[in-house]
Amino acid sequence: MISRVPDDLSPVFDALANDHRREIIRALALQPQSISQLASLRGMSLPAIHKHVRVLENAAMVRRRKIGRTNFLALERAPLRRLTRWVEQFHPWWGIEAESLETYAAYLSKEPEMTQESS
Amino acid sequence: MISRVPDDLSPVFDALANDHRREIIRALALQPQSISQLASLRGMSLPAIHKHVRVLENAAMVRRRKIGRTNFLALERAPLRRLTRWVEQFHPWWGIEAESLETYAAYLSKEPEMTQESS
DNA sequence: TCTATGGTTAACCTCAAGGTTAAGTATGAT
DNA sequence: ATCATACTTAACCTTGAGGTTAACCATAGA
Repeated sequence: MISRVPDDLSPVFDALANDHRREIIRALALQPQSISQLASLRGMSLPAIHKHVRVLENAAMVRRRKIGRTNFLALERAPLRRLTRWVEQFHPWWGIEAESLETYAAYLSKEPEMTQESS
Repeated sequence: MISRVPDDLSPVFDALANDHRREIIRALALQPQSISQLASLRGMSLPAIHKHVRVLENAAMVRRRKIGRTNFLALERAPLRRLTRWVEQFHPWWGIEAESLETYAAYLSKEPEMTQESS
Protein backbone atom coordinates (compact mmCIF):
# COMPACT_ATOMS: atom_id res chain seq x y z
CA MET A 1 0.00 0.00 0.00
CA ILE A 2 2.62 2.52 0.98
CA SER A 3 5.99 1.73 -0.51
CA ARG A 4 9.31 2.62 1.01
CA VAL A 5 11.10 3.15 -2.30
CA PRO A 6 12.89 6.49 -2.61
CA ASP A 7 10.61 8.36 -4.97
CA ASP A 8 12.90 11.14 -6.16
CA LEU A 9 9.99 13.56 -6.21
CA SER A 10 11.70 16.34 -4.29
CA PRO A 11 12.69 18.29 -7.41
CA VAL A 12 9.11 18.12 -8.66
CA PHE A 13 7.52 19.27 -5.42
CA ASP A 14 10.22 21.88 -5.12
CA ALA A 15 9.53 23.14 -8.61
CA LEU A 16 5.85 23.47 -7.75
CA ALA A 17 6.46 25.19 -4.41
CA ASN A 18 6.49 28.58 -6.07
CA ASP A 19 3.60 30.68 -7.37
CA HIS A 20 5.48 31.89 -10.42
CA ARG A 21 6.43 28.39 -11.47
CA ARG A 22 2.94 27.00 -10.96
CA GLU A 23 1.64 29.80 -13.16
CA ILE A 24 4.26 29.00 -15.75
CA ILE A 25 3.17 25.36 -15.68
CA ARG A 26 -0.43 26.39 -16.24
CA ALA A 27 0.49 28.75 -19.03
CA LEU A 28 2.43 25.96 -20.72
CA ALA A 29 -0.47 23.58 -20.29
CA LEU A 30 -2.53 25.91 -22.44
CA GLN A 31 0.14 26.46 -25.02
CA PRO A 32 3.94 26.31 -25.43
CA GLN A 33 5.61 29.63 -24.77
CA SER A 34 8.95 31.22 -25.30
CA ILE A 35 11.04 32.39 -22.38
CA SER A 36 10.50 36.04 -23.29
CA GLN A 37 6.77 35.47 -23.45
CA LEU A 38 6.81 33.96 -20.00
CA ALA A 39 8.87 36.88 -18.72
CA SER A 40 6.43 39.48 -20.01
CA LEU A 41 3.53 37.32 -18.87
CA ARG A 42 4.77 37.28 -15.30
CA GLY A 43 6.24 40.79 -15.36
CA MET A 44 9.66 39.51 -14.42
CA SER A 45 13.17 40.04 -15.68
CA LEU A 46 14.56 37.61 -18.21
CA PRO A 47 17.24 36.20 -15.87
CA ALA A 48 14.66 35.59 -13.18
CA ILE A 49 12.43 33.60 -15.54
CA HIS A 50 15.47 31.84 -16.84
CA LYS A 51 16.22 30.55 -13.36
CA HIS A 52 12.66 29.37 -12.88
CA VAL A 53 12.80 27.56 -16.19
CA ARG A 54 16.01 25.86 -15.08
CA VAL A 55 14.29 24.62 -11.95
CA LEU A 56 11.49 23.20 -14.07
CA GLU A 57 13.99 21.59 -16.42
CA ASN A 58 15.90 20.03 -13.56
CA ALA A 59 12.62 18.50 -12.44
CA ALA A 60 12.12 17.29 -16.03
CA MET A 61 8.75 19.06 -16.05
CA VAL A 62 9.53 21.03 -19.15
CA ARG A 63 11.24 20.50 -22.46
CA ARG A 64 12.58 23.10 -24.79
CA ARG A 65 13.16 23.39 -28.47
CA LYS A 66 15.08 26.20 -30.04
CA ILE A 67 13.72 27.66 -33.23
CA GLY A 68 15.95 30.37 -34.52
CA ARG A 69 16.86 32.38 -31.45
CA THR A 70 13.61 31.61 -29.69
CA ASN A 71 13.33 28.87 -27.06
CA PHE A 72 9.92 27.30 -26.95
CA LEU A 73 8.99 25.48 -23.79
CA ALA A 74 6.47 22.67 -23.55
CA LEU A 75 5.15 20.77 -20.59
CA GLU A 76 6.13 17.19 -19.81
CA ARG A 77 3.42 15.01 -18.38
CA ALA A 78 5.51 12.33 -16.70
CA PRO A 79 6.44 14.25 -13.53
CA LEU A 80 2.87 15.37 -12.93
CA ARG A 81 1.79 11.78 -13.35
CA ARG A 82 4.34 10.59 -10.82
CA LEU A 83 3.10 13.26 -8.46
CA THR A 84 -0.45 12.04 -8.95
CA ARG A 85 0.63 8.50 -8.17
CA TRP A 86 2.35 9.65 -5.00
CA VAL A 87 -0.79 11.31 -3.73
CA GLU A 88 -2.88 8.31 -4.73
CA GLN A 89 -1.05 6.10 -2.26
CA PHE A 90 -3.05 7.89 0.41
CA HIS A 91 -6.44 7.20 -1.10
CA PRO A 92 -6.93 3.94 0.84
CA TRP A 93 -6.18 5.94 3.93
CA TRP A 94 -8.82 8.46 2.91
CA GLY A 95 -11.15 5.53 2.65
CA ILE A 96 -11.17 4.90 6.37
CA GLU A 97 -13.50 7.44 7.85
CA ALA A 98 -10.89 8.99 10.10
CA GLU A 99 -11.58 12.69 10.59
CA SER A 100 -7.86 12.90 11.51
CA LEU A 101 -7.72 13.94 15.14
CA GLU A 102 -11.32 13.03 15.77
CA THR A 103 -10.60 9.33 15.66
CA TYR A 104 -7.07 9.19 16.72
CA ALA A 105 -8.02 8.59 20.31
CA ALA A 106 -9.36 5.36 18.87
CA TYR A 107 -5.98 4.77 17.29
CA LEU A 108 -4.37 5.24 20.65
CA SER A 109 -6.51 2.64 22.34
CA LYS A 110 -6.15 0.22 19.46
CA GLU A 111 -2.38 0.52 19.02
CA PRO A 112 -0.51 -0.57 22.13
CA GLU A 113 2.97 -0.22 20.52
CA MET A 114 2.53 3.52 20.71
CA THR A 115 4.76 4.91 23.47
CA GLN A 116 2.00 6.12 25.66
CA GLU A 117 2.71 5.63 29.32
CA SER A 118 -0.50 4.78 31.11
CA SER A 119 -1.37 7.84 33.14
CA MET B 1 -10.79 24.52 -17.10
CA ILE B 2 -7.70 26.12 -15.64
CA SER B 3 -8.54 28.71 -13.03
CA ARG B 4 -6.51 31.79 -12.28
CA VAL B 5 -7.39 31.93 -8.60
CA PRO B 6 -4.39 32.14 -6.27
CA ASP B 7 -4.33 28.65 -4.83
CA ASP B 8 -2.15 29.15 -1.77
CA LEU B 9 -0.58 25.75 -2.28
CA SER B 10 3.01 26.86 -1.95
CA PRO B 11 3.30 25.84 1.71
CA VAL B 12 1.95 22.39 0.87
CA PHE B 13 4.27 21.79 -2.07
CA ASP B 14 7.09 23.22 -0.03
CA ALA B 15 6.34 20.89 2.86
CA LEU B 16 6.44 17.94 0.47
CA ALA B 17 9.64 19.03 -1.25
CA ASN B 18 11.72 17.17 1.31
CA ASP B 19 12.39 13.46 1.67
CA HIS B 20 12.23 13.51 5.45
CA ARG B 21 8.90 15.25 5.48
CA ARG B 22 7.37 12.97 2.85
CA GLU B 23 8.47 10.02 4.95
CA ILE B 24 6.93 11.62 8.02
CA ILE B 25 3.70 12.07 6.11
CA ARG B 26 3.66 8.41 5.15
CA ALA B 27 4.48 7.29 8.66
CA LEU B 28 1.59 9.40 9.94
CA ALA B 29 -0.71 7.97 7.31
CA LEU B 30 -0.15 4.57 8.86
CA GLN B 31 -0.52 5.71 12.42
CA PRO B 32 -0.20 8.86 14.55
CA GLN B 33 3.24 9.28 16.04
CA SER B 34 4.92 11.33 18.69
CA ILE B 35 7.71 13.73 17.84
CA SER B 36 10.28 11.54 19.59
CA GLN B 37 9.08 8.52 17.66
CA LEU B 38 9.51 10.40 14.40
CA ALA B 39 12.97 11.51 15.47
CA SER B 40 14.15 7.97 16.20
CA LEU B 41 12.38 6.73 13.08
CA ARG B 42 14.34 9.10 10.88
CA GLY B 43 17.53 9.03 12.91
CA MET B 44 17.48 12.77 13.39
CA SER B 45 17.90 15.11 16.31
CA LEU B 46 14.82 16.29 18.11
CA PRO B 47 15.22 19.95 17.11
CA ALA B 48 15.58 18.94 13.47
CA ILE B 49 12.36 16.93 13.52
CA HIS B 50 10.72 19.72 15.44
CA LYS B 51 11.45 22.11 12.58
CA HIS B 52 10.08 19.69 10.03
CA VAL B 53 6.93 19.28 12.06
CA ARG B 54 6.55 23.05 12.15
CA VAL B 55 6.76 23.19 8.39
CA LEU B 56 4.03 20.57 8.17
CA GLU B 57 1.90 22.46 10.69
CA ASN B 58 2.30 25.71 8.79
CA ALA B 59 1.00 23.90 5.75
CA ALA B 60 -1.89 22.62 7.89
CA MET B 61 -0.97 19.08 6.88
CA VAL B 62 -0.66 17.88 10.42
CA ARG B 63 -2.46 18.35 13.68
CA ARG B 64 -1.16 17.67 17.13
CA ARG B 65 -2.63 16.75 20.45
CA LYS B 66 -0.66 16.81 23.63
CA ILE B 67 -1.23 13.95 26.03
CA GLY B 68 0.83 14.39 29.12
CA ARG B 69 4.20 15.50 27.89
CA THR B 70 3.89 13.64 24.61
CA ASN B 71 2.80 15.34 21.40
CA PHE B 72 0.93 13.05 19.04
CA LEU B 73 0.75 14.07 15.43
CA ALA B 74 -1.94 13.07 13.01
CA LEU B 75 -2.33 13.70 9.33
CA GLU B 76 -4.82 16.17 7.88
CA ARG B 77 -6.44 15.18 4.64
CA ALA B 78 -7.56 18.57 3.37
CA PRO B 79 -4.19 19.81 2.01
CA LEU B 80 -3.52 16.55 0.18
CA ARG B 81 -6.98 16.82 -1.31
CA ARG B 82 -6.32 20.37 -2.48
CA LEU B 83 -3.09 19.15 -4.01
CA THR B 84 -4.97 16.41 -5.81
CA ARG B 85 -7.43 18.93 -7.16
CA TRP B 86 -4.60 21.10 -8.41
CA VAL B 87 -3.08 18.26 -10.38
CA GLU B 88 -6.48 17.23 -11.70
CA GLN B 89 -6.85 20.51 -13.55
CA PHE B 90 -4.33 19.09 -15.99
CA HIS B 91 -6.23 15.91 -16.72
CA PRO B 92 -8.12 17.41 -19.67
CA TRP B 93 -4.78 18.44 -21.02
CA TRP B 94 -3.55 14.88 -20.64
CA GLY B 95 -6.60 13.91 -22.65
CA ILE B 96 -5.41 15.57 -25.80
CA GLU B 97 -2.89 13.25 -27.33
CA ALA B 98 -0.06 15.75 -27.22
CA GLU B 99 3.26 14.00 -26.66
CA SER B 100 4.47 17.42 -25.44
CA LEU B 101 7.15 18.52 -27.89
CA GLU B 102 6.02 16.06 -30.53
CA THR B 103 2.95 18.07 -31.36
CA TYR B 104 3.97 21.50 -30.49
CA ALA B 105 5.00 22.26 -34.03
CA ALA B 106 1.30 21.83 -34.68
CA TYR B 107 0.61 24.33 -31.94
CA LEU B 108 2.92 26.77 -33.66
CA SER B 109 1.12 26.56 -36.95
CA LYS B 110 -2.30 26.72 -35.32
CA GLU B 111 -1.62 29.62 -32.93
CA PRO B 112 -0.79 32.80 -34.80
CA GLU B 113 -0.63 34.95 -31.65
CA MET B 114 2.63 33.24 -30.80
CA THR B 115 5.50 35.64 -31.48
CA GLN B 116 7.10 33.63 -34.18
CA GLU B 117 8.61 35.71 -36.93
CA SER B 118 8.12 33.94 -40.21
CA SER B 119 11.53 32.66 -41.21
C1' DT C 1 28.26 44.61 -41.69
C1' DC C 2 25.47 46.65 -38.33
C1' DT C 3 21.69 46.46 -35.21
C1' DA C 4 17.91 44.66 -32.64
C1' DT C 5 16.04 40.68 -30.37
C1' DG C 6 16.28 36.41 -27.45
C1' DG C 7 18.68 34.24 -24.16
C1' DT C 8 22.59 33.24 -21.11
C1' DT C 9 26.10 34.04 -17.61
C1' DA C 10 28.45 36.45 -13.95
C1' DA C 11 28.57 39.01 -9.83
C1' DC C 12 26.18 40.46 -6.25
C1' DC C 13 22.55 40.92 -2.43
C1' DT C 14 19.31 39.33 1.09
C1' DC C 15 16.85 35.99 3.39
C1' DA C 16 15.54 31.51 4.81
C1' DA C 17 16.15 26.27 4.89
C1' DG C 18 18.06 22.70 7.41
C1' DG C 19 21.17 21.08 10.32
C1' DT C 20 23.97 21.40 14.78
C1' DT C 21 24.72 21.93 20.16
C1' DA C 22 23.33 23.76 24.43
C1' DA C 23 20.21 25.55 27.53
C1' DG C 24 15.34 26.07 29.06
C1' DT C 25 10.41 24.48 30.10
C1' DA C 26 6.66 21.06 31.19
C1' DT C 27 5.10 16.94 32.98
C1' DG C 28 5.33 12.08 34.82
C1' DA C 29 7.54 8.96 38.15
C1' DT C 30 10.01 8.11 42.66
C1' DA D 1 11.78 17.54 46.22
C1' DT D 2 14.19 15.39 42.65
C1' DC D 3 15.05 13.26 38.50
C1' DA D 4 14.09 11.70 33.88
C1' DT D 5 11.50 12.29 29.73
C1' DA D 6 9.59 14.98 25.98
C1' DC D 7 9.85 18.51 23.89
C1' DT D 8 11.04 23.72 22.88
C1' DT D 9 13.90 27.65 22.06
C1' DA D 10 18.10 30.11 21.21
C1' DA D 11 22.33 30.79 18.92
C1' DC D 12 25.00 29.55 15.41
C1' DC D 13 26.68 27.74 10.75
C1' DT D 14 26.58 26.68 5.85
C1' DT D 15 24.26 26.48 1.72
C1' DG D 16 21.05 27.70 -1.71
C1' DA D 17 16.75 30.26 -3.41
C1' DG D 18 15.26 34.13 -5.80
C1' DG D 19 15.83 38.47 -7.19
C1' DT D 20 18.69 42.36 -9.26
C1' DT D 21 21.95 44.76 -12.96
C1' DA D 22 25.41 44.47 -16.37
C1' DA D 23 27.95 42.25 -19.71
C1' DC D 24 28.13 38.59 -23.10
C1' DC D 25 26.76 35.15 -27.06
C1' DA D 26 23.57 33.88 -31.03
C1' DT D 27 20.69 34.72 -34.66
C1' DA D 28 17.39 37.35 -37.73
C1' DG D 29 16.78 41.31 -40.68
C1' DA D 30 18.08 45.74 -42.96
